[in-house]
Amino acid sequence: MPKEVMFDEETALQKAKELFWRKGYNGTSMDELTKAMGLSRSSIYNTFGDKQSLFIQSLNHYKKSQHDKLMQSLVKYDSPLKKLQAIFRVSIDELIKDTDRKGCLIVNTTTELANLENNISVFAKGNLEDHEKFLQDLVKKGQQSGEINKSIPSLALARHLFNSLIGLKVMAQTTGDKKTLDDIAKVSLSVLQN
Amino acid sequence: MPKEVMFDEETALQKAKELFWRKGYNGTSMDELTKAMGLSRSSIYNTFGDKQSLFIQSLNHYKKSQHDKLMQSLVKYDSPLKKLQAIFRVSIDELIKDTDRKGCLIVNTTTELANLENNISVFAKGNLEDHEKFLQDLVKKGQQSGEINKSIPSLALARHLFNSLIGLKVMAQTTGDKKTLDDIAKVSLSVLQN
DNA sequence: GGTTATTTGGAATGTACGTTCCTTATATTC
DNA sequence: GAATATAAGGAACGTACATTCCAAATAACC
Repeated sequence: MPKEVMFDEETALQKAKELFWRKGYNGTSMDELTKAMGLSRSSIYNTFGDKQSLFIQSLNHYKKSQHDKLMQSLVKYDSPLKKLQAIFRVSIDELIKDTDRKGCLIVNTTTELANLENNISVFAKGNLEDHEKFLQDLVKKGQQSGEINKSIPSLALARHLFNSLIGLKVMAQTTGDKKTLDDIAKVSLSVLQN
Repeated sequence: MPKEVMFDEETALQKAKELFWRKGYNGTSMDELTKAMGLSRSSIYNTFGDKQSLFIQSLNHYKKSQHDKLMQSLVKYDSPLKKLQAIFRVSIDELIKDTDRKGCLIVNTTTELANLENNISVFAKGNLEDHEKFLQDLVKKGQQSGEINKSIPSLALARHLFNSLIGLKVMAQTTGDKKTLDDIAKVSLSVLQN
């Protein structure tokens, strides 16, 4: 029986994700990746494929872990409006807590590569659709229960909220001032009020 | 008397700006820059300095030309609220018209480099402060004349609007759908209504 | 112990990178 | 025409890049 793989794939991928998140795709070298992941070039190419393949896997890992973390933090809220408010609060807390000030890997990747790489553009669009749908479902429920303003279509509200979240993720790389981000969240969410 | 420079510095810088805008700082090579600018390496190094120096000059050129273009397009509006609405409309028109789907050079640079390069972070923060002040002045005037909602502080409204504009510049690299961006603008601006 | 198969370390490969250097071209002055 | 000064073309330099290759280490089977 052959020698077993001597590392944890999940941990290695997480290390790669964090490096790409800090430095971007073009700003990260394979040399840096070997150091961050604690693996040799052969192990990386064997397990993850080439640099772009590893990057795509890192993006998918990021999307899933952010999604899982968000869902986990929304469990305690039963009201759609409270869930939407929590989404902003949790996002801001995470952005502010991040000493690297690296924002969001998907937003960073969109601005770096979406206009150049079709597969990144497709990924970003898929991500947008997923979020729009998720936010729209919450808005609809809130409108049905009467706690969210019905005068604006749910899709428009969802798009606005998603757009605000994206803006926050860029703003967080410009200013570490929580008050600024909280102001933005408060005003953005105010459109939901009756 | 020595031989004169045989190219237009302004035109060359504009070419460099457009390439950095499409491909980012790390994604752009000096070789590509020589081709895009139509200059030799010596001419570029002589006139603009090294790659990072050229990039900073491109950023400044971009900031100034976008600012001038925006001011020009606001001249015809006398009302603060109409100016704010025009800012969104003009921004979206320009984003949608751009077949390269490259968004905004300052936003792209913020997400690529702001957490890694202090001078970029400083530039982004200065840009944020300039925009906040400009938008806040318009909001204040609108609140004074009664056409903008007074129940929300002007700074909070300004931050929200700036944040929305940033989000739009990222969204525009994800989707070419003008309706989506228009929805966002409409809802974002709705917080200004009395 | 030998064979086979796989993982891993890190050198090798060929190309790309940013920056400097060298040569040629050109303009002005003497 | 010669001397001087500068601009420009593009090669050279030293390093960096992504990817492949080779040797050593290790485990299981015979």
